[in-house]
Amino acid sequence: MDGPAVEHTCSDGPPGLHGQATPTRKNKRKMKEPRKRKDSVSVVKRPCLDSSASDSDPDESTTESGGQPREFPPETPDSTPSPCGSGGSTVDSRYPLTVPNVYSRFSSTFQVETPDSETGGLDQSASSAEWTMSARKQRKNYKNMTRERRVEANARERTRVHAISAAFEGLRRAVPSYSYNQRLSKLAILRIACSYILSLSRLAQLDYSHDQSRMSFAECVDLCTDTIQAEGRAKRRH
DNA sequence: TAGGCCATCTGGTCCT
DNA sequence: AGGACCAGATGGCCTA
Repeated sequence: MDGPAVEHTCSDGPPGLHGQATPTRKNKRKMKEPRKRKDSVSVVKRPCLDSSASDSDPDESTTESGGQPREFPPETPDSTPSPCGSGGSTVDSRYPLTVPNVYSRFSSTFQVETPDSETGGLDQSASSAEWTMSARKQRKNYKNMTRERRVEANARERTRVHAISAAFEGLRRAVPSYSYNQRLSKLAILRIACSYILSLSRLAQLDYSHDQSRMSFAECVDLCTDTIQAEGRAKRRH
């Protein structure tokens, strides 16, 4: 992050959040089926390219209704190491870390999912971007990796990303906000943390922030407050 | 309904 | 060789 100069231009999506300026995507929501409320879906078995992991019916995987913080399906029995502080870091319900019900998409639309078929049913008449995506996911050839190793790598990657999310949650709890339940995006967390650290450094009369060295403590506090307000407005729930 | 945000999958690259 | 890290692509969820 380049300096705590908190720009309150939250409207612009983080240009590099995914590494590049997001190309103009067409309508992301296909609206093929009514949106499911979040409280009706929680623990969802992932598509998980391997047939062994998707042995059960995906429909029966949507359980545990209610606002309980969902736990991740046990991709590996010993996974979910819950690193980072935040004590055990059961993921807060405000930060769903949602496991999107991708499986339902596959099962409903394509429902083949035969891992053996190289081009398995690619000639289906879906002919949509979804189908292209499905066909891509049905590829058996993961470059030089076996499917088993690919699945394992996916699990590790999920664990890694979960650790990052848990760290963000720990950081969110460490920075000031309007309320404990205030919804903050990761970008907002970073912005508030920057301004908060700047304020604390001013308070401690530490001068390791270069670019804003002329700001007084009061100005830093104002900046911090403004950042919280801006992010709170952007991410207000309800 | 568009846009923001997120999780997931995937392949490439780097590191041990 | 295998794991960690990273970025791109994609679709789901949610809000204005």
